[in-house]
Amino acid sequence: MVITLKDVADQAGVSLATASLALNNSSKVKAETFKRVHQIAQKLNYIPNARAQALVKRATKTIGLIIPEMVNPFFAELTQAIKDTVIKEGYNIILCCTDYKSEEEVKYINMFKSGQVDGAIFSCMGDLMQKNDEMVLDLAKNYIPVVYVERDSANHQIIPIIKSDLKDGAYQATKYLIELGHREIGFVGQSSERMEGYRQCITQHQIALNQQFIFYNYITIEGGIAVGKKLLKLAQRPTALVCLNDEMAIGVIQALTHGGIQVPQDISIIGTDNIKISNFYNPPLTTINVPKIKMGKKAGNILLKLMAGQKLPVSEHYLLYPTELIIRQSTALLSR
Amino acid sequence: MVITLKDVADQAGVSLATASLALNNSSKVKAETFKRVHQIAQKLNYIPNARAQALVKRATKTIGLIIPEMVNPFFAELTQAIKDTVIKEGYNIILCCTDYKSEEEVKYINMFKSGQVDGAIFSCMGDLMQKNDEMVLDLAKNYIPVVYVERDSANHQIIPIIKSDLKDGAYQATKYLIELGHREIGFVGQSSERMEGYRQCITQHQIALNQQFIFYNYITIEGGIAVGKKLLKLAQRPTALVCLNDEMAIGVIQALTHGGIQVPQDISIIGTDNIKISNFYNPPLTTINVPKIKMGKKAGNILLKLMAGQKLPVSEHYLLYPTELIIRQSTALLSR
DNA sequence: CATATTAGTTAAAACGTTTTAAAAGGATGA
DNA sequence: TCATCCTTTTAAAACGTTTTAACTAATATG
Repeated sequence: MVITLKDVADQAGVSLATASLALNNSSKVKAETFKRVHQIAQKLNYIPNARAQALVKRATKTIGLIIPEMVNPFFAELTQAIKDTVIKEGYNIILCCTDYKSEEEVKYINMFKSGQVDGAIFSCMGDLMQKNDEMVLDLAKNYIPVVYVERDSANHQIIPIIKSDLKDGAYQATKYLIELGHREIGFVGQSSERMEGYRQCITQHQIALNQQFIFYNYITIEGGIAVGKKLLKLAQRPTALVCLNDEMAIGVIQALTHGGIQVPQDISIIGTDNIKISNFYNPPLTTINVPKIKMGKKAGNILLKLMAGQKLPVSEHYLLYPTELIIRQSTALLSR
Repeated sequence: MVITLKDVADQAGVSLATASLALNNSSKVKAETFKRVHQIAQKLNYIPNARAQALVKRATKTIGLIIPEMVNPFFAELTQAIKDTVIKEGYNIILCCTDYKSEEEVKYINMFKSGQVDGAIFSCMGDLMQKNDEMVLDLAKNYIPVVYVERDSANHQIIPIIKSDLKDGAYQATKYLIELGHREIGFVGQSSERMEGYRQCITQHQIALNQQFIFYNYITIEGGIAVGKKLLKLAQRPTALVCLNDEMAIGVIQALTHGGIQVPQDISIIGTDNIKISNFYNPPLTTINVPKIKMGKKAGNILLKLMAGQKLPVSEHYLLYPTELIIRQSTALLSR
């Protein structure tokens, strides 16, 4: 049923080799033969078998993309940017979603080792630590090129890194709140670079760090809601909050609004990531932009280079992208 | 560098065949040999070459998923559900995002024909018509099993369909607004099943269909914003709107709120899809739920069946999932 | 004891390409 | 006529598995 190269060769009255050469536009083939083979191929609707090509070429024209979740718009936007870049060179993407489980990641790493993909990009949620680092290093050393996005590796020569300056982002966010007059500023999220930036800014501005004002929870809308509900019960609330990401910020706002506390009149809230919806939320979210598109494109391009066998200049071993405060309407001057 | 089966066989002192049989847990191999081969394989860190396996087994353990966009949470949730289902049988997903371009879809169809995937799921935006239907039919007839999600095909025996009852959804939404006392009800979106449901409900309730109250635009937040801005300028506004999806609804609300019109006090708004954020928006969106997870799981399971060579019972050729009105706070009784 | 059966192993074919090295054919020049 | 050099074609090897069919040796059967 499915047409193979042999069918084309037979009908064109040439050998497999000639047929292959012709279809791969070799200049060695006589013009007449070339034409005949192409016509027959067209007529028979011949499509080369990708599995056979993959075996002999030792490449699948496919890359693996590891992300922790699918429904998170941050990763959706990142994925889109990566795809837009690699598709230009004919690469497709195998989407590998770990759901934050490191054992899932291990499975994918082994799949990569089996030769199903020609390269891989590993991303993760900001600065959550990852335990499979040595395995990925082995992957990158002995199997395929690997690029990290928003994830730390031990060895930048072997695994180049694309990162955004999340610490500085949180610093800027906190600083902005201080400039607005706030002194009781809390942090919502988990231990991370971002929390560190918040901490640094607070202490550098001679404000006492209040452990009560650090609210740990899941990095999801639901986590934000939980924090919001907790805030409602608090006797003494912070007047402003820096959130680990926009989802948490949205959750917090949602819960507070529901409880009769107004944003930004009663409390200022800043998110991080600048996901699309943040601009269209009510109120539109003040947030820290992370240049997802740029980073995704860069990651794609670097991986393409590596897969093409090129060596990376040292300047591209570690790329830190600046983050930027986007002022919208979830923050306001402290009203006393 | 990379270990092949031959290395394992050599070190174990057996033939390729025996090594292969042992590693594939054949009962034909003597227990002692079995153990030896496995030990050597373990020691050498042998991982079978997926490209070679794909060639000989005529299968890649990969499926293709065609969606029009990545950043849309509807498709993200659908993708997640499909992935959760097929991963259980060891299948990976090649993500094929067409960005609503039919020529991109053609490229992916050809890629599928080349044998890079063992099956495919085609989804699309509700009821937007698609022109590549005959090509997909050819794909399904002569190459690999195909399943449609929220997309119409000519031939359900060959391409089974998973759909939700969007027409009824829009009907319910409109009916609910009528029950709330609204008579000037508009529709935001594009010609579609959903618009049809809206139309039917309006006329069945003896309300005159007002063409002025149908607002065409892109099915995105931006499209919704454009409609919202247009509404602001209108002398006579509808008192309620049915939107083609939640994104449009959010856009409309955002623009209206910005213009000083309150939802739901001044105007009631209903979305469609029940994407995650709709529950956490301000105000939480009244919407029509589409059972994305169920549909994704079903699509995955049906594709698995087809790939396993099973025949589908006629009852599964066309599956229509009910939609359901979710009442939240973007709708209210008509206030005069 | 000859024969049939079974268990275990393996050589070889197959999957469908690409690529290499050799061959064939034709033209050129001496 | 023969050697030389292109141009064009092709047989065969390679990619790394799985699978088939054949083979061997050991065991059971009559």
